Amino acid sequence: MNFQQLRYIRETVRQGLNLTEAAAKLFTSQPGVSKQIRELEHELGVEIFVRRGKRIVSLTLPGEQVLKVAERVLDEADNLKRVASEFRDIEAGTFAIATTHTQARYALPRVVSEFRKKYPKVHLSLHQGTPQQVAGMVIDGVADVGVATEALAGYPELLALPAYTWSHCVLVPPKHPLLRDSAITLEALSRYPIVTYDAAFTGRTHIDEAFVAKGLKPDIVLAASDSDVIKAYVELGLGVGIVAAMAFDEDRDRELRRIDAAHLFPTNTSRIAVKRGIFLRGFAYDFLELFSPRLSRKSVERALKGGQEMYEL
Amino acid sequence: MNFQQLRYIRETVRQGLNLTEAAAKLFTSQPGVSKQIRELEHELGVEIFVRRGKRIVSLTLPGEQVLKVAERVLDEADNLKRVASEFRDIEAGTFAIATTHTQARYALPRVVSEFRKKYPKVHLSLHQGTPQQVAGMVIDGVADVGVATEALAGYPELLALPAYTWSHCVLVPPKHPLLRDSAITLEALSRYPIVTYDAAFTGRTHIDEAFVAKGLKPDIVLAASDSDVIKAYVELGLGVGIVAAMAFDEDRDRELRRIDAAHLFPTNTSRIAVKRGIFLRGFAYDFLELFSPRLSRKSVERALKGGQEMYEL
DNA sequence: TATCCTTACGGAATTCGTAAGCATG
DNA sequence: CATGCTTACGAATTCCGTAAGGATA
Repeated sequence: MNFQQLRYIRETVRQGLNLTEAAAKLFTSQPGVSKQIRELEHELGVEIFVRRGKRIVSLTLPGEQVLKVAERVLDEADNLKRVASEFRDIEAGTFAIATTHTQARYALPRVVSEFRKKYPKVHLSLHQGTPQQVAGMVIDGVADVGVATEALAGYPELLALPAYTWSHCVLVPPKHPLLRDSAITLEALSRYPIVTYDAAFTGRTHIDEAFVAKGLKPDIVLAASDSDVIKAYVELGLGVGIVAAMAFDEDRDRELRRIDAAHLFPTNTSRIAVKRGIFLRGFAYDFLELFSPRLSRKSVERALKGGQEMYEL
Repeated sequence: MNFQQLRYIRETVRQGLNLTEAAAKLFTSQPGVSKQIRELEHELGVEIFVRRGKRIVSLTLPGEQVLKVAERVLDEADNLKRVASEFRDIEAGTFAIATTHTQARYALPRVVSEFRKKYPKVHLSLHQGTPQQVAGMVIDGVADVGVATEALAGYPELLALPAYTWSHCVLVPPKHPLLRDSAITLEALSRYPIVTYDAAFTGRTHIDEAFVAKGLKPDIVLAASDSDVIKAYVELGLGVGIVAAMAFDEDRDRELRRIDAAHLFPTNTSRIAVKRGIFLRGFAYDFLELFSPRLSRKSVERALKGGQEMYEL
């Protein structure tokens, strides 16, 4: 048994049980992967994959268990490297952040700039994606942390720490009729075409919930995956925008007016996630604390040890 | 990085930082071990061992951390094999029990015989030693479980499950003056020479505690590591015996009389220990339950997941 | 027929053991 | 000077890539 064999079966599963793609992803030959997997199966004395003729169609029962433990072995092996690099140079290393548009654009710039000041030798990288992709990148080890409002709390492999809460606001062009109301209502809002986020982005679930609870059917004319697209179309007069409050900048967005909507939609919690069971570098803990002062090294370590349970703000 | 390198550093530490002995234990050449360790150090970019000239004198700070994680990697790799063998033949395998004399002689025979009836295909082995050796065998993976009254609860690497409780009794030759008293006292006992266990065996700590609490200094004339030696010398009239109650057999020990002493010494708890973080075969869970019905598979799994805390009977 | 896994084989790389060298106590 | 780690080198083993073969959808 060797690490390579374990990597091969993990990647094969990740690539949807396709040896060819697994080999490509690992920059090696496909027959090599095939052979190593068969040798591991022979050594362990159990078949890991169910094969129909020469196709791999699923994991066997033992294969599922073997995969689980193999992933733990590989995670610990990665930890070994991280532990060593922590000592090699406590101030240097690489740090990858997976995140969504809204976080990258409005929440992270401050944190990233402070972090770079504190750790100039750390090679920082950002990877943008949907909340699901963010979760996947952290689980696959492509990213060290993931930041998003949606989805993160739903993966048992991840520890999704609540970082901050925020509300939506409504954006309209200047002189829009809604600006006359002293306090806006959902009923009033639903009379206009609406421009907001795509499902699965930036609190869209909470927006839908609020309308459904009132029995209203809003007319969503544009579902975007980022706030800047929404703002652009509100400026064009396509409809009324619903965005995260932090996406509005009075100085920059002169062609828009902001209407408070905190009372209309449930509060949203943005989370920062790390993979359970991995070793975090010292500067990673500092990043978490820069992002949210509540996430001290101590409290994060406690949460990492504390098994499955989540905690809320 | 490969498994062999991790095994080499683990064994080197186990052998007291002696490469030569580590190589011998692993049936390989000493230069090979040296080279592989240096290559791992080079790959990780940190020194694992502190060398004075050509002697290894201690672990470096990073070395201590690396060792910890390396042990987890190797434990998980062992788990992988165990998981596989669980599927290969659910009824077959090997099972090693580390235990002390008293347990092996008086507590385990029933359990072992029931176990062998249930799992005739499992290759069962017993390894006798001191409580400390028992703990060591479980930690090193030489044994799957360890059974003893002393020491086991003191190792953070082990989960020491309370299995049953027992008391000491006093053994004397027939017609001994102590037989005239209706209820024995520590004061009465301390007037006679005493034959009992060696320190660190079978509840000896509890015996000492009881005498110290009363300000008594018993005259221990023989400190044995097993009950049979104690009984033999009590029969010879060397002194009064204090042994585990289960060690007295009315039919077999015709030359001895038993005096209840449960009120004199604290109750003892015998424990069965497994190493934390390892995968237990199905039959191992059954062994635990045969030993103590309280140790159901469910409760043991809960305890294994539940981190550090112990629980008492 | 295109995709995808397995087998076969030769070359490259790694690992391992023996022999020799050198530092420590 | 005995113990114990390192270096050097050659042999054995393992690993990996190319080419060819066979199965499935």
